[in-house]
Amino acid sequence: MDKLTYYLQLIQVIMEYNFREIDRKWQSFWKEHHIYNVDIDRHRPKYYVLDMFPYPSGAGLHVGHPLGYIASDIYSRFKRLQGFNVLHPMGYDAYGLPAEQYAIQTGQHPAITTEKNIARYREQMDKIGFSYDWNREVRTCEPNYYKWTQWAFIQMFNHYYDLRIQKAQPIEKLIHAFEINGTQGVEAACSEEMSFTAKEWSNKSVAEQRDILMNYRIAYKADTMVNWCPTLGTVLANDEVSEGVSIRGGHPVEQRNMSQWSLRVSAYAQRLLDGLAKLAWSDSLKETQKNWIGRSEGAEMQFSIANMDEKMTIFTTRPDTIFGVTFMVLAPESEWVAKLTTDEQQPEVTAYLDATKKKTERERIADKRVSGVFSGAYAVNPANGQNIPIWISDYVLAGYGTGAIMAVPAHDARDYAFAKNFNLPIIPVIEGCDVSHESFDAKEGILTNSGFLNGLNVKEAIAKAKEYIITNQIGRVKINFRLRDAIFSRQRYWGEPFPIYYKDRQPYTLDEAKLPLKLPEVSSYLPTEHGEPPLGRAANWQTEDGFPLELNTMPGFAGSSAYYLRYMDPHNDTVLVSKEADEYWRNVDLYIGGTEHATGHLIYSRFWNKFLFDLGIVCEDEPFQKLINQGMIQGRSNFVYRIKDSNIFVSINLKDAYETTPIHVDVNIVHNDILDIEAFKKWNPEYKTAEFILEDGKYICGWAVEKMSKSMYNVVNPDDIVEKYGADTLRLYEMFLGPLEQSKPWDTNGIDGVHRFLKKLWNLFWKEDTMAVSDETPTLEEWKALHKLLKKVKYDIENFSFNTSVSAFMICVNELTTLKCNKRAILEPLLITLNPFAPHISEELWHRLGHKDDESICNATWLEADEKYLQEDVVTYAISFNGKVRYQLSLPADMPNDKVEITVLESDQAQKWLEGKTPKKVIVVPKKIVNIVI
RNA sequence: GCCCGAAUGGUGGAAUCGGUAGACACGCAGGACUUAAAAUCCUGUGGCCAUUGCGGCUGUGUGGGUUCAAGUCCCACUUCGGGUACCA
Repeated sequence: MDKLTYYLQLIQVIMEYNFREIDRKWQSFWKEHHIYNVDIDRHRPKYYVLDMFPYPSGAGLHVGHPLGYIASDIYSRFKRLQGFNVLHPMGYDAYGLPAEQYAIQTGQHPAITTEKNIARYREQMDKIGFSYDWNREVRTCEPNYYKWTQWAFIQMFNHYYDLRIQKAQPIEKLIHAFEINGTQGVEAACSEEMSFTAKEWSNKSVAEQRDILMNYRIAYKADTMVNWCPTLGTVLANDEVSEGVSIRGGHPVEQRNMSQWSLRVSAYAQRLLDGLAKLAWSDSLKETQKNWIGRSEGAEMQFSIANMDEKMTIFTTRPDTIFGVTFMVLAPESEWVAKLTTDEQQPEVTAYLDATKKKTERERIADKRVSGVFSGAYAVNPANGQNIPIWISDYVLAGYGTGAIMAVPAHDARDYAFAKNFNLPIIPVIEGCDVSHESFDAKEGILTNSGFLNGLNVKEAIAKAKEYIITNQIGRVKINFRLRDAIFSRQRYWGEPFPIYYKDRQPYTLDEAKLPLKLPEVSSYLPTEHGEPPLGRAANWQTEDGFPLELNTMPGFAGSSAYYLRYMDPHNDTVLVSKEADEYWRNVDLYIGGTEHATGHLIYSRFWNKFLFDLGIVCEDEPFQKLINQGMIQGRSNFVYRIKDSNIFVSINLKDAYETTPIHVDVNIVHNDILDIEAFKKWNPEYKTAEFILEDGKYICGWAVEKMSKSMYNVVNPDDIVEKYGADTLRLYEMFLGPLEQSKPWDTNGIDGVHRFLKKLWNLFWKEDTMAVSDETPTLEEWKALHKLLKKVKYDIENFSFNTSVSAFMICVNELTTLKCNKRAILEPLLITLNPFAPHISEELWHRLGHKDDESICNATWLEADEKYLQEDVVTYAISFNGKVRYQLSLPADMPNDKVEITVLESDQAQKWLEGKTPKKVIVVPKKIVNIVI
């Protein structure tokens, strides 16, 4: 290489956009200068932007994870430039099943794996240039964090929910009420309705009283039907189960009656529902939560049992159909089954119960066949005094309503199928409906065969029936919720220990001063020989006084329910969050995360927050004001086509001539669907000797959209993208891919366009080999290009339309390139506007413009668009005839409509299209279009 | 079954209040530069017809409707995606 060439190449390096150097330089600058650390500042308005913190899995981040983080980072930086004091923290949801399962397999302590994974996540995130305040990091598995999870649990144990004032109250208030009036006048959320006098209460033993209180505590332990997963060896909450299998791992789940800790989330059902109204969440997410909460208005009705004193209570939303009731159905688990079954029916009932018990939840769902058994007993219809048989069937759920229903086969599809199967009578009570082939389920029509309800429409009949129920004291109006209490125990190791010990078999909470109760070491992460959870292996797992501690641990959602509060005041050792921090930061203004948490975390967090709100710990009733669900990033797989029984691969457009098998190929050795043949040969020894049939000298791969997974070889690592193109290209490209909320496949094709844009931007600042930025006054065209951008980008950021703002930047830079603009007055505002999207290159160029060494563009001021540059003197009208655009016409922007009409009609072109006819009508839309109707 | 969302070139997508469909990119084709490649730059690029010029027709999943004007609003349907489910 001669000297000249060497010199030229050196210059090339200096003036070229060297993203690796720039990324490295500014990432360490931001860190050293604590640019992203925030504190309470009463002189500036706050803004809280939160990402759903990740579970640090062993696989590391793939290119889909940062999508939401980049969006929230852009928004944070934008708000910051606008003068807000922005809280933008990050942490780790560190307790979880995978680390524990890995521990079981390898003996490696989950803490070690977790620590390692966190380090990897952090390294990956750092490379993308996020503006997180890492001083505020939280990890749910750290004692100084889970201390407050345990603390909150103690508060829930020591409170009950008063339904009259719709608020959590100290349990002492309830005890006081019991002492004075018994249950008289008490309206509290509970597992089971109770009734006793003050005298009866005071005659009870301490243990009995504590048992009763357990019925009211917000965190309570009780025998309940739970989702038991034998494979995972633990119980699961409803949101952790879907279609009868566990969400994690897809293992079968069965129903079991077990004594478990639960949180009385159901007490807050109405408030959780009402609270949705004032939240800026998507309609679909609100809808999902509404369905999950599942409010249904109806009535509880008591049915007498023939030859028995007790009355059985059922829940129905259709009390109007009472005259159509022809039988009753009990859930197999109902306590009434044992009470009602006659001796004669006993063998049949027992057989049915056994068969039902054996089936897993999944089998029960899959099995659509109608099954059931007659109990031998009869109930009395309170409306007409008729005796009706009581059946037992698993289509009635023990956990909803009262576990018993009145069956109206004419107007309920399930009752109908049951009645047909067992030949039970079907009595229609709506005029004119045909129930010979199917039930009539619609809530409309006029009542018939229904005594005092005859002639009323369904709506009126429901009201009248409820009235009847109340006046005749055969029941009450009742609102039922689908939302269940959250099962809070897990028979696992890697979770928060409960701050609970047992004395005389009664659970007691630890003294708050003893928190945190640290997770002990265990010899193995498996259950004990006696079937106890892994904590049963911990040595000395007891209080100082020798009382045994709880062996269960808390579920995954425990630690994630209040983490947003802890970020406000992460190092506080005396309270969860100080009054000062809470009253300043209040709640999350913008929350970005996946839609998979709609019925889990987002319900639990809202519940947890409302509870703390009742206690006066937090000042906002709802934790997340605005919420954006970023779409899922799917994988885009590539295929090569191997000719059968050979090691020859044929390019996609030639493959039809052969019999081929598609084989997944690693997307990282494919660029723009063209296979890197050398890399392919090295990729797998099997392909070392592979031969290829090419088209135009290239091997073109097929592709398909699939889930991003290792087995499909379509996982793209953000590190690789950053290494190849730089962090700013990754950030811009992820946004450019499409609308934030839409699911889309990751396709690296196209990333070059974004990278080219950054190079073009870079080149605006250079002439030959030197920085060349002038201080001249910009031309009107240059001003216009800039202010168009300022307006567009602000609008787009506020509407989370980041893909269109990236294209606005491209348009602006293209225009400035055409104009050969190198004016500081244009380029500097451009950099500030671009900063939220591409913080590295904007910081670099901003400094090259001469800003002080210790300053950062992150602290610059956002520029507002000035309309005076956007005014147009001349606008182009589209001239259309009968709705078809024929040509354009430039006219002064301020020309009044009538003048426009005259000018257009007088023009030669218009005469041509009019063909001598007189227009019937002319519509002028100012500054846009003229439509001439002939 | 019920609820929600979506469907636009070869590809990702744009069209903010019913007003010029296809912005911005990718890809592709042609060209410039180069020994060559890469990089870069220029031109073209929904389809069909015509290209000797102007151009013309058609086009946003399907069918209908409202309107001077519909990707956008209404009705019916198809397909795909997501949520949820014996919830009485």
